[in-house]
Amino acid sequence: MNLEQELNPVQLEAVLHTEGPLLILAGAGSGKTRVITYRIAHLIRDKGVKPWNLLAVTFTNKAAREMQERVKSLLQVPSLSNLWISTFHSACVRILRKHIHHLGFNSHFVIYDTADRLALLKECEKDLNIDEKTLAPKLISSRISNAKSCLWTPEEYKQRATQFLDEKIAQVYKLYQQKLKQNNALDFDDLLMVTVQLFQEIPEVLHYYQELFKYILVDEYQDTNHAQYRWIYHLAQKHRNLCVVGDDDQSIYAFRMADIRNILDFEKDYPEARLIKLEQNYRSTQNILDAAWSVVVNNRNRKQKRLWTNKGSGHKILLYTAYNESDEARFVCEAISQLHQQESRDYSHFAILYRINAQSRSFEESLVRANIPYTLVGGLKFYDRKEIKDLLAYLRVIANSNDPLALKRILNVPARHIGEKTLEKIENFARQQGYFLFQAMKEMAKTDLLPSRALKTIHQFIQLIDDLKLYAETHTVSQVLQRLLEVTSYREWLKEEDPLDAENRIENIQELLAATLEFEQNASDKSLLAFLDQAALTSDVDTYQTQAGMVTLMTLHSAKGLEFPVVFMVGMEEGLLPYYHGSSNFYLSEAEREEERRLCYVGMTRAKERLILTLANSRRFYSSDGWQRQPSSFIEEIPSFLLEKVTLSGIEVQGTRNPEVQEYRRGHESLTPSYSSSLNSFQIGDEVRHAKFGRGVIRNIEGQGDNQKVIVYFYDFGRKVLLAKQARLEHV
DNA sequence: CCGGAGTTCTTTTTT
DNA sequence: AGAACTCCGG
Repeated sequence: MNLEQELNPVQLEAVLHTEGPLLILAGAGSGKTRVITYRIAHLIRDKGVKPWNLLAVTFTNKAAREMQERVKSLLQVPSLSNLWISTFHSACVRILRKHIHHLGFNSHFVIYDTADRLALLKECEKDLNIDEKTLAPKLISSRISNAKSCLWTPEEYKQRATQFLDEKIAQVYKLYQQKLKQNNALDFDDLLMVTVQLFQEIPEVLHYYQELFKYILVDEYQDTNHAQYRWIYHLAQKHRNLCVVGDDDQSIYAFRMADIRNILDFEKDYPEARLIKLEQNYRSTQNILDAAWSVVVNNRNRKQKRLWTNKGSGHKILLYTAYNESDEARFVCEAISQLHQQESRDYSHFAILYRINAQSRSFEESLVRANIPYTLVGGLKFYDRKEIKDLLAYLRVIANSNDPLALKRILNVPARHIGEKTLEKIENFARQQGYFLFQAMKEMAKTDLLPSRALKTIHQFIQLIDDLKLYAETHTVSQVLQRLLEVTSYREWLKEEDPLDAENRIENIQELLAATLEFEQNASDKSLLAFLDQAALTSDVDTYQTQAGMVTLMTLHSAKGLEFPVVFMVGMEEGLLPYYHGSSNFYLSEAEREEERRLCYVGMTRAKERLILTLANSRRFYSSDGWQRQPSSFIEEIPSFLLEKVTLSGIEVQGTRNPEVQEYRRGHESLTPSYSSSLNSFQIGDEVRHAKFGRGVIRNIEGQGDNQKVIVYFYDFGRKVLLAKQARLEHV
């Protein structure tokens, strides 16, 4: 590792500035991970910092894993014990398992995922006699999640209630928290919120970690929510060696309460902070960078910065206007085939990015027809699949038979004739006698309160669980899972249930078995509980890796952090990107519009060599007739000289073969100004002042000489087209 | 308790 | 159009 040689001057500065708060604004493709990993390695190797005095937090396990690997290889060590590189949530679990008893929780708590939360909320509504139709559990779920991200307790939520519904929600929230505690469970948001509570209420614990983490590093800082912000704030108070890395232009999770102000206001929170901008891009061509920038620059809430590269301008951005969605898909497939052949590109070079998952279907159909292999990211998640959830529920019950949600899930799976009625009786009995559910079953089995047939199966069920628990005491996770599959005949049951799906599901089970085996090999804590933690905190994105020989299909959101030589951004239509959600038809707040614009920016900056935008003139939604579509307003924000319209299928690769396309191009050549012809000392992106309209940004310059027009986005008046000669613009 | 027929609902989602 | 969920009769 040679810092001077392997880093550019700005990167080097970011690595060497180790003391005091530091904000690194790392543009897309600017070598962010490189800076982070070199920084950690530098601290350990050159500054003599002990690995355990470092904390690096990321949002995904994948990012954490990659970072860990790269630091290891930089330092040329086989392992880094006690170095905390982890996600927020894993770090919280680690802290909570050790100290949560201070807050009256049992340290063997389980982690509830979104589905568990929903199930529990339904229970709460039932208990409170609230109709699910008047107050959708999903709505409550998201409200509670948002509240927790803001660190609002049920009481605080109630105080802040503005609508009638909030009163009810506060009620449900309160009961929900009680039930979580009864079940000895924490949901995802609790992991953070409770850790912050722990820091605030138990000073010894806070001091311990403040002292431990002498250097703190946070990745993707633009995506932190308030709870995470406080979490970091507490930990960094002592040493103030806090380095945050992020890009405000890539903040696309506001709907999950990510607060872009965390990054925009960093310098206010830490007045002594140093700011470093990484603006050299190592991924894309200049044309791609310019186009992406010309879109995102229209956002008012952003830090000024502009990416550059020494790669050269590269291809223009292609724009294809399709007749309808199947034409769009057909075009994309054809373009992929052509580039595959003519540039001998592997299929893994291509990504098709869309705003919503529902868009994937037409592309899948066309790809199948064209015989092009693809992988689809997102949609059905591994740990969300029924069979996986069933088996994990078994494991959860084995680990902790007092987990009522898990217990209820498996009680009748495989079917053993214990239905709603029987369950209700047991639950009532449990409530009356103050038993946990499993206990209640055992006790009830001794009485004659149940019909004899139910009694028999319940006996068997209890026996089954007790046997498995005993077995688990002396066996590994994978062995327990194997055994569990045998004694329940789960696979056989699947085949009976749904012979068509069974094969697929059994494959998934094999995958789960593989996951347990891998876990046993790599984890330091090999307990069942640790495996369950890992399962709860692992997502699909973590396992995604570019599949050799396959085109990738995914949403713009999932594409963040990835790169592809050729990117198709499809459905570039007003309403789809920017997306108009159902409730706010045709109206987006400025903040929402800016987030959509950032999403567009993220998509564009995934492309290394070629960026192709497509849209359809007419599109069917669900089963409706075709809707007339307008091009996305973001396309308009791209200077026309960076765009090349393709109206006929086929992409020019090395001199086009299609004479019609050639003809078309010739006609347009003269209309396409080159970069240098934007004269008049004004450039796209310049901030200007106009006598009447005030301040704004030049978005585009069209035409030549007397006819030259300037398109300016004024902060207070919006988009205006002005004649360059008469506009009397001044630089700001 | 099960399975078929109706009903509703479609944003994005690192954990 | 389809999944996913609810509801009701056998």
